[in-house]
Amino acid sequence: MNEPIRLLIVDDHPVVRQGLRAYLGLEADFDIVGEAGDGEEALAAVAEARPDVVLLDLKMPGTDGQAVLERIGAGGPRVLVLTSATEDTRVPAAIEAGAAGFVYKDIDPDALAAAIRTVHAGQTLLSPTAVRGLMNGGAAPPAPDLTPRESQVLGLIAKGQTNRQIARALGVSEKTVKTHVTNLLRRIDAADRTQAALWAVHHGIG
Amino acid sequence: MNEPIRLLIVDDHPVVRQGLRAYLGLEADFDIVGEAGDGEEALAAVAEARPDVVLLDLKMPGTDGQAVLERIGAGGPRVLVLTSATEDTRVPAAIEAGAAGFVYKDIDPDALAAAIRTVHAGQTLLSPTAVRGLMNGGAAPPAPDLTPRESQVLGLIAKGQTNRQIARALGVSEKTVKTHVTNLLRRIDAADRTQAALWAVHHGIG
DNA sequence: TCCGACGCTGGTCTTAGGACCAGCGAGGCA
DNA sequence: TGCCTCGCTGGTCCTAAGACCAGCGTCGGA
Repeated sequence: MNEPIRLLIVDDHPVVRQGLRAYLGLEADFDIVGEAGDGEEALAAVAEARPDVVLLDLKMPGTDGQAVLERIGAGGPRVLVLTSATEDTRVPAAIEAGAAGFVYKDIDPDALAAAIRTVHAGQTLLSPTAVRGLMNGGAAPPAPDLTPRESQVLGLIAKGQTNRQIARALGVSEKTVKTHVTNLLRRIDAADRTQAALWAVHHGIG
Repeated sequence: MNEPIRLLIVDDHPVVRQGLRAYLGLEADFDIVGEAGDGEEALAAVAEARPDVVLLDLKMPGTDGQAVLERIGAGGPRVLVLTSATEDTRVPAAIEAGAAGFVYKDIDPDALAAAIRTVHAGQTLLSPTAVRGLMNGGAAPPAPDLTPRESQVLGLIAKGQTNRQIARALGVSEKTVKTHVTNLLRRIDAADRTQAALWAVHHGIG
């Protein structure tokens, strides 16, 4: 029998991590070498535990999955991304960053185990929706590059806040907020804040 | 020692169910009497296993958590709703339907066990955000009755359209659209169209 | 050193948006 | 019949929003 597949589980929900551990721990060829609840923990665990495969949730507080993918880079462990239908827009960027596969979070546990083995064997695993997202993503840049401040302002727009409210929340002038809004609208190709809010919701921001 | 608290776990994600089972199964005063992956299964399990407390995810395919709540009614088990920040808008309606408590999905497992005991003991458990939603919801009906036309206009707002665009799409004057917007904003208690669009998205409209 | 990106701020201006006043006609119900 | 709801429309008015002009200072990289 071969060496077991060393697995790292990265998800910000303890319940999900425990569930995955419970299922995957039953697989004789898997060795769960660690867990992480956010991106920084994940990177530390990758360095320390040296997994073969990382199960990675893209949407986490702080350093998120995309950042983890980018920092792991090409030479590190295979990354199997746990995603959901509302996160499909993140797929192209994640592929670009080196993700080896995508599975939906509601995947059957046996299918998940199979997916882990598939990516560990060096293949790339894409869900049909991910393929569709790739095709779309090939036509346009996957995610416009907002500055940190623009992202922050967008997040608050996506909470329904006015410019004045955002200005108060960030401790800057309303004029400054307007500037960021004007800039971010152009970047995401939205005509107004309503469209921006919708964009943000559909891109998992806010 | 008292009778154990009979628990039913309702969530469409097997991983979540397993994770909850793994945590809660360790509690000596809990007896997990079943699991369900959707609303219909949940209702069948409630009838068959007769739980004291149901852990219920509101957002499920098919018969969702709200429908489950409504069908369980007042005489049935206590329902502790598993929610997330993006689902807070569902809170007033769920309370109206009899939910005994709300916890975020990323809750610490010990806190979750405590929450279960709390609702089992007959108390109502509300997160601070849920209280805020209640206060808003207490002043207004949980699910506003929009006129057909208002719903139509809201759907188009949720697609990012301006009043002028909506007027063209519906073949009415912009003035008429403005009237509908003013009326629907008041009904859903939104300050502006951006909030209305977000409301619509979170209520599965558009 | 120069240049670009970033965040911040001011100014001017136009207009879309929304509140609130009013009214009409049609349909349904007590 | 009277009242309510609905959809439609007009008017007035104020302001939030956004475009586009400008500038400052800081930081990092070539």
